Amino acid sequence: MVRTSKKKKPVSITVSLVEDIDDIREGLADLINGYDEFRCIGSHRTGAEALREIPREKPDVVLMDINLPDLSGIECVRRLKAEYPDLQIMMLTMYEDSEQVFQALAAGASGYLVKRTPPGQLIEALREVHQGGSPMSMQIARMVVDSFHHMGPARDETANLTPREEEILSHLAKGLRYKEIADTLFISVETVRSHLRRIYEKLHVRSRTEAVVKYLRK
Amino acid sequence: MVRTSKKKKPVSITVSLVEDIDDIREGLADLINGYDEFRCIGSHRTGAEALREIPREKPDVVLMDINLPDLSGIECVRRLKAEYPDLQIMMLTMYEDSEQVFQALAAGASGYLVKRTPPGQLIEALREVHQGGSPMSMQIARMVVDSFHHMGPARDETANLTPREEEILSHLAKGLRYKEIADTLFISVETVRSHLRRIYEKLHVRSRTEAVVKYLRK
DNA sequence: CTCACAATCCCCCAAACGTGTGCATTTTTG
DNA sequence: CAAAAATGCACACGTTTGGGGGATTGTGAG
Repeated sequence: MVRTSKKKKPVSITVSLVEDIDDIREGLADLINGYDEFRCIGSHRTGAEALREIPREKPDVVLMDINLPDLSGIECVRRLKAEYPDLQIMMLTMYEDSEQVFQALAAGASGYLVKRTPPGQLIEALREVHQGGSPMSMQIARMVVDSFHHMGPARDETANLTPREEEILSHLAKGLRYKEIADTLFISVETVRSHLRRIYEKLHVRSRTEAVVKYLRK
Repeated sequence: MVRTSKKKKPVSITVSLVEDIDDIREGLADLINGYDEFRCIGSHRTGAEALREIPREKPDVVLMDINLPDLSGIECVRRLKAEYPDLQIMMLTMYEDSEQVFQALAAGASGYLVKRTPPGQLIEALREVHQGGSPMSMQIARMVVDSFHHMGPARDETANLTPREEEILSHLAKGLRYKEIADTLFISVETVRSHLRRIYEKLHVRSRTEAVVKYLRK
């Protein structure tokens, strides 16, 4: 919408809140409005209300709680993001359960703070998320980073495959049949089969499915 | 940051550097030693040297460049982490290429800063990584968070499967044959086949491999 | 120059798979 | 309750796959 910003506030960042506990919500609004740089233009206590009002408010940033009375904050993020992919949403929640964190990020949240974050850091995080960053509490960031580490330790048996064999395997993993692989690579079905035999040997598997599973797990 | 209380702990955080450019390395050492809280106990120009010396130094935190003359900083991280899983390593590099970021994190890095990070923030990041956080430059954090987002949108077609069908599919995804699935579930091969037929319909696939791929993608 | 190995191709055969058609029990659900 | 879905089973047919033999070329290490 047309935001006829006046001269005195040329660059204030607009924020909308979604939080069911009145005290917290009002505290946040006061905090945010205490900075010239920010303006709290929305305050919602339910997910449904947020879904209805936020499209009208078009805030720069949404501060979203996870535990809402109706739908979860995660679902709320998912729907808002589906409609407005450029909307920046920061989760602000009590818990740091790993499942919730990953689901919230997968739903499209751009930041994730725990509620005990000091006010100053929260403001700094709002600034950051608006600038294209992804502020996270220390523990959250570590969880996220660790998730990359932990998904590697299973030794990669596909490492011994030749480039050609990997190519064949990648097509196999797309569900193509021998004939189809042969056609896309301009080789004969027999060649595909020879490669597959060696691939199975190297991966210690005896069926295409087992091979694909190993391939997708790396 | 308000940690500058009177009862300052006598134990300082030890840091070791791995960086091939002399000026930068020395600048970093000076910066770090400028704080009572930190002590730079190692300074290495190559990955090989780092691999050899760091085990002796046993620093609290390693600051690692990616572009090294011999092996890459990523490989260096991988090997150090394999030997000393509790070692905290922070990447400090010029580039923010997504491939390098993800590979570094997968290798076990706990933080990732770009070199243009102001000195004060670098020191703060060292503090944070030592406290169990994962400091990242703004853009890096956003890339990492986005990687979760882009991973989810594919709607889950397996949702319409009945419990029994999911059970069958899960066994199929382990690479079991019809007969093996039939035996473990105490049903006939024909029943397995009729389930599979319905699963294929629901998932819009026409082979076990395609079905397994869809199954593993959720 | 051997020797190994990747990459290509061929044949045979039996087992496994995908699909069509049909039907009998439960269980779920409108 | 009656309809709909889920679960179980069977037979038939053609296709695909996995495993067993080979063979030929090009390339690169020793």
